[in-house]
Amino acid sequence: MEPRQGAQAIRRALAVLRILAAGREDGVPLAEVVRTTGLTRPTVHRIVHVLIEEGIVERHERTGRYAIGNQVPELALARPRPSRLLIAANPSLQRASAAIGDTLFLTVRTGNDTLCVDRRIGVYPIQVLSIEVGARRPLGVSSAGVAILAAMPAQEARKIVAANEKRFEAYRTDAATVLGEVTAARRLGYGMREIGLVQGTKSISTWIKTPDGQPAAAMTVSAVRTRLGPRREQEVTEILLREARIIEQAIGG
Amino acid sequence: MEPRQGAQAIRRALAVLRILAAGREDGVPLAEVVRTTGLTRPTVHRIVHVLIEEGIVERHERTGRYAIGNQVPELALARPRPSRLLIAANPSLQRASAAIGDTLFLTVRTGNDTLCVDRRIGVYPIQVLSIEVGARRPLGVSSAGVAILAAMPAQEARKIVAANEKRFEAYRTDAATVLGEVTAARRLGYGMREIGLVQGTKSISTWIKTPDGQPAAAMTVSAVRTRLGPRREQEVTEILLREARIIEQAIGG
DNA sequence: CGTTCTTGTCCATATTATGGACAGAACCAG
DNA sequence: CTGGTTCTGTCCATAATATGGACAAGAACG
Repeated sequence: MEPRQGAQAIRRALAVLRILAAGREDGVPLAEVVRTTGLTRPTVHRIVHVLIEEGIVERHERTGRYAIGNQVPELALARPRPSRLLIAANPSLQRASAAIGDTLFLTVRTGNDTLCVDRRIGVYPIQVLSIEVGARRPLGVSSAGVAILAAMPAQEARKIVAANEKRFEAYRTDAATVLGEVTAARRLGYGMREIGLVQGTKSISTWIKTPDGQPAAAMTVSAVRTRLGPRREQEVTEILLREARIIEQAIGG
Repeated sequence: MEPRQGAQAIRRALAVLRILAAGREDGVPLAEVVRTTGLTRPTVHRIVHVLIEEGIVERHERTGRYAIGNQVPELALARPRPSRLLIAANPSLQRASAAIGDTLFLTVRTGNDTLCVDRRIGVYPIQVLSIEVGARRPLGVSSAGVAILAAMPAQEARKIVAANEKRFEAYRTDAATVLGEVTAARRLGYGMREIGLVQGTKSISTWIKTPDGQPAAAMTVSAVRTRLGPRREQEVTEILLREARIIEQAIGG
């Protein structure tokens, strides 16, 4: 059922776009797109330059890097803005942020990536702000990604991790490590990373499932490690788990 | 220089996406995509279904219509949100809206379409709200489109009108009529439509050019026709023209 | 219950995208 | 300066890919 054919070029163009999206405003050099997609350079070059002509991709004058162009948000305007999930999660994020005081993230799965779609800054004076709305990472490198992988069938998780293998090295991890973390998260009931993507930070993530049991998102707290000792870890986790269940209800209704 | 080749399929897929974008949330039936793109049905069918598998397009359960999928806004998050233009135009829209009291629109050109990117509701109790942020129309069918066409070289405008010809009939107009309006707008210095897209409304649009002389956007007032008599038309136009020049300055700096 | 609209599928064909090979540009170290 | 290493860009014969004519079946309509 899955593999409808006759559009290799279109699929490839989309794979390229997703890599470019991970580069945000700064963009990505052509060579990196070649490496991570596994396509040949002439192919990537051709695709990228056609997309530039079409306004879907832009090239930075200075750096020569390629990035998502402004026609993409223009196409996005066709959809009603705040998604169902964002609306459903809003009160929970508000409450949890007030109760916890550290930075809160809402992260969704999109294909083989995690995508940060909301962020709430807490009241505590030291906040982990490195991850911004729009940040996109291979599923598995952040605690949110680990949580989302943990919430899906083991076989599917393994498939995704295998597909992302090439991209892991840029984050100094590998498939085996990620799978270990996923197993641990499954046992704990939530995702956790003692060493966050930023030095000296720690993150805790709970997953949010759709009514049909698929993980739809993760809710994450990130803080400097010293602020998340065992005692507080449990407190925070309880809040996150409670709010995650509430969001699931809100999606279901 | 323009026509880089070796990616017909990708260009076609994008043409399809732009038509779907015009359908907003409701989407567009396959047959209409076939008609307006001029592609054959098997080709459109294949493209659309591959895009569905990729999450770029969605199909409405009830109606069977095709619409932009939620991966598009996800890709769009890669870009910094409010565009340069939106920031530059904000104070002008604020001022003009307060001074005029009728609904104000900011519309950009994207390819052969106009796209409404901002809307300000005025204080007057009767407001024309039919056009929403995200609304996309063939260049030429709205007063904003006429204004933008009027602000570009005549030859380029003719080219665009010719390209959109097939889509005009859905809006009960045609190439000749549009070209006439464009010529009139060029003489007047602003775009105007006695008969707006909505019955009984009238619209006035001024263009906004980038430093290199290309029209970047249009600022439009829409109101019930009786509120825009000759006297008030002049008042409103003066405000719009003044603010358009201010926005041009803001973009240039 | 024909007529006309729609969407979906098949598959032989030739048009199209592919990628190996070549080349230039920028940068760095010795 | 030069040899090495990165990067980006281009060519074109070839094979694989996307194409669209033809067929089919389901809705909507009168």
